[in-house]
Amino acid sequence: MEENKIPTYYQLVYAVTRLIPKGRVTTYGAIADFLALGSSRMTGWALNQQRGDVPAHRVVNRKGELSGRHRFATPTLMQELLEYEGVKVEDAKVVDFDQLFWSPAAELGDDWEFLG
DNA sequence: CATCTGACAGACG
DNA sequence: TCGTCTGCCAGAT
Repeated sequence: MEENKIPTYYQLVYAVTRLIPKGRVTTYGAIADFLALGSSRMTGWALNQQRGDVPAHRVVNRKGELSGRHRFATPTLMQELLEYEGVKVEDAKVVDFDQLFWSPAAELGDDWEFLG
């Protein structure tokens, strides 16, 4: 068995976030539920400590709103990054959010190979 | 050690 | 549909 170097939940959040396909988005709650963090707020906290190598711009709240845009270098960076990937954003909200939503639980299922 | 806040989400009226 | 309250956990003061 691999070392039980169980990454902290922060790292788990980063790992899942990196798996979000370009041009797709997911929610804090979806990640929290998938990782069984017990609280969707933990996802936000984890991303708040994010180092910059994580596509946190692909994580929005359940309404599809870019609630974390102010945590980026500039308030518009999050939207710009999304639009650059083909995700339309209007009034701080993802257009066709329901259609672009990427569920880690549904896409990854029981496959935790992404942990390495 | 007590209290508040936060990149959320669900329940209620 | 909207505003408000509560639960959740960790970090800051």
